[in-house]
Amino acid sequence: MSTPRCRFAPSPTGYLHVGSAQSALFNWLFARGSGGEFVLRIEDTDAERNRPELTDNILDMLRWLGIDWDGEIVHQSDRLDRHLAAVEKLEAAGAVYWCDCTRDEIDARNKARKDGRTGYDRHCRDRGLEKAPGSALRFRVPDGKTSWPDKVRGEVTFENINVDDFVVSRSTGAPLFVLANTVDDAETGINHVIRGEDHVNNTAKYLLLWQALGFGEVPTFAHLPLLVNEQRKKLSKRRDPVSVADFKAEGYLPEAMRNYLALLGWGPKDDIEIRPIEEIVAMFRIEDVSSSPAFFDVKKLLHINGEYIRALTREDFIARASEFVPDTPEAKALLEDLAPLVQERIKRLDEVDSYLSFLWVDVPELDEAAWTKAIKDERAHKVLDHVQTLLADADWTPEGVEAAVRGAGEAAGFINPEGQVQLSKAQAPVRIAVTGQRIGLPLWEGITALGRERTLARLAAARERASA
RNA sequence: GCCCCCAUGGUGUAGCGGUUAGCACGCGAGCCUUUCACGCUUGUAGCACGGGUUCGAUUCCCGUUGGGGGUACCA
Repeated sequence: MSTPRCRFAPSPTGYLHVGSAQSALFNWLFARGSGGEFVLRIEDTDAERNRPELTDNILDMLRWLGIDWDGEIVHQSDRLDRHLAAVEKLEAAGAVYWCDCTRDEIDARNKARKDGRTGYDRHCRDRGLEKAPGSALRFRVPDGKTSWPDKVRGEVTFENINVDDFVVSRSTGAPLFVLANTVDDAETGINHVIRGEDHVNNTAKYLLLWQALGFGEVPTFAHLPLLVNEQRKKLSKRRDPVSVADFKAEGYLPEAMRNYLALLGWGPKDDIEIRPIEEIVAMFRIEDVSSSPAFFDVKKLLHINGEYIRALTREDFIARASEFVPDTPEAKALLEDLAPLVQERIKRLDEVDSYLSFLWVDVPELDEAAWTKAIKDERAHKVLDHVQTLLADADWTPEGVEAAVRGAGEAAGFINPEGQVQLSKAQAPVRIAVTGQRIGLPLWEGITALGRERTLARLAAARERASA
């Protein structure tokens, strides 16, 4: 058999979303794992809906995910002459006929028949119409049935009587999706069509067209399961947060996203889910892909992302995280200084800011509820008093800060029955006073990084607020 | 309505006639601990239902139910 050759054929009518990304990924995995080729074709024949900048987005996101393609990108609009030639060929062969029915007329006839059928009723099939303004060209679906051995769904069969005489070319002369899609695949040597389940119906038409155009050996098909939302509906750009660019902006790592996407509808036999893409390429088999829809679970994506973040080298983490902190020397320096402490805590790069921002803003955002709760205890006031004194001339190191907080806690009476300082309780008011938050980085390191002057100022301000 | 497809815990999957039905996320408990997170231990929960086939069905077949996709002179 010839070299496997598959393609990802997005239409630039929206930003790349995770469903398309998965489709691209599975094509890519298949190609890379089989020594085949993976090509890109931009299906931009719908001039009214296409926006060039969306093509850029699609390409950018594929690159971001590490999905590379072979050869030149095909723009479907450049191939109009080929599509037109195919249409002529169909006409010459008598495989198509002119139809001047309007949608309203078709609907009216269907409704009048009362048999529940809604497709095209073949009204013009034998009228022998000539080309005329307003007429479209329909494919004359032959008798019989059309079937193919789908790599993921097994044998799929359509009785041709259930396949509408679909429009091949609009009244404007512009060819339609199935025609362009089929012709392009045939003429660019695509022999593996791996696409979403939403295309199974098109495949019957594709095959009929392929045959009518005499393209020879048909491609192998694999229809991937759709990605669905919690309502079990196909992911929609309109109602679901699915833009790959958005995930990137939220600080998801491309490796994590791509690993997670590979796990939807497919799973490694050895139960090891998080692994290098090279291993996934080696293990992936298109026939192992599940045929039932998969829920896109952000919670699991988040977990995987956290794993990938923690696995980053310190340098790599700093490099990636720096895009999520203010572009100032101070912020960059602080990130570099505290990177390991942040890295083990976050699951998305954009969380970096919430851990470090108290270090570079003048007044950190205050968690009112946590504050109120913390200062309910009289001893908290004392801690704030003592810690200021102790911190004033403490060693400005994490150890020195810890000693100060410990001492303040002891002096304030945060002592357990065994006589031990209750550090957990003693640090709470200090943490909120300094960072504004109940949770965050290890305090000693955080305070050390903040500096003595600012720490004392915040402590004093908090003490004042506590008495007010 | 019609056509096509799907069905293992809440979620994603492993299983491909005989298993204590595995793993992961989530959720619960505990440990660790200066908060949080990580990590570790542990608990929770599943083969949709009904018929067959078979010595034996989660696994094969049929039906039911449930779910999804398609049904454009969009792609």
